[in-house]
Amino acid sequence: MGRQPCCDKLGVKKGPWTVEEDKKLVNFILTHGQCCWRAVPKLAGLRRCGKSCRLRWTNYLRPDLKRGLLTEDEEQLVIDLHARLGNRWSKIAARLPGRTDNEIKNHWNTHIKKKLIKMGIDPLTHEPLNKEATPQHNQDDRHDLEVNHEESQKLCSHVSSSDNSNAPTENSSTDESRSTSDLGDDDLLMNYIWSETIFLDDSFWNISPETSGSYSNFGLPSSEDNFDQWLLDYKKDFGDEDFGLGCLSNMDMNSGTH
DNA sequence: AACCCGCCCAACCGCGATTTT
DNA sequence: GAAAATCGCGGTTGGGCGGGT
Repeated sequence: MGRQPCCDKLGVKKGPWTVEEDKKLVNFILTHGQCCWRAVPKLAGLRRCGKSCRLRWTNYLRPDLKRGLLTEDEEQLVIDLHARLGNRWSKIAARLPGRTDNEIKNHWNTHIKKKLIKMGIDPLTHEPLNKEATPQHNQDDRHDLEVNHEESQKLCSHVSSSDNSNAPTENSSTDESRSTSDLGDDDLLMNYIWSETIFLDDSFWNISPETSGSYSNFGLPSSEDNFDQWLLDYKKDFGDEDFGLGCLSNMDMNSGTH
């Protein structure tokens, strides 16, 4: 079958979003939750394609998003996950609280990829680019990577041992430092949009049950039922190897319900 | 000061998957 | 079961920005 355009091309605005558009979209989703995206532009009074609205919301306007560069730990986790999942950015993003697939994809292409190549590692296979003759000047980098890899393996236990493991805005000093020192124009803009449109009230995020779980728990299931499904999905992605599952079993699952 | 160039990232596009009719 | 509608993902693009000359 021929594929229909996602929306009427006529009268649909493209390009960067304005503050007014952001406010309209945020307002609409605050009032109605996330329903069918195709209907959103019309109902919200936006001259945008529904797809564009969805992207804008998921990649930029969602309140649980972290902003700023990925931390060292996050970067290492991305590398680790990419080695296992490949370019399945949405799956990778699901394991990084507050990060979007687009953000991770961009970061991979602009930073990590180059870093790995510089280290003599194929970013696609995660194998040494030239196993026989790794450049001498990369030895130190290789060592750094190995050290980082060890650190990434520690990361899981580090995360699981934290009482605030499900609260990314609280769980690391790096986040805290960024929240104060990296507040850029975007953050100011977002503050403006949100201050104009909402009331950062937890009750709002109960509007949409299926979304509130994922938002409030940052990729971890909110109940044991969800956890079973999540675990199946997890095993499907990673196989039965114990990548992080050990630490999950140690987690206090009740803590994932807040 | 003006220009060039590369980097970064928000946004778009196309397509497969899933759901609805 | 087929067709249509919608969603979601991954690849790509293009414009803004900063550094270098």
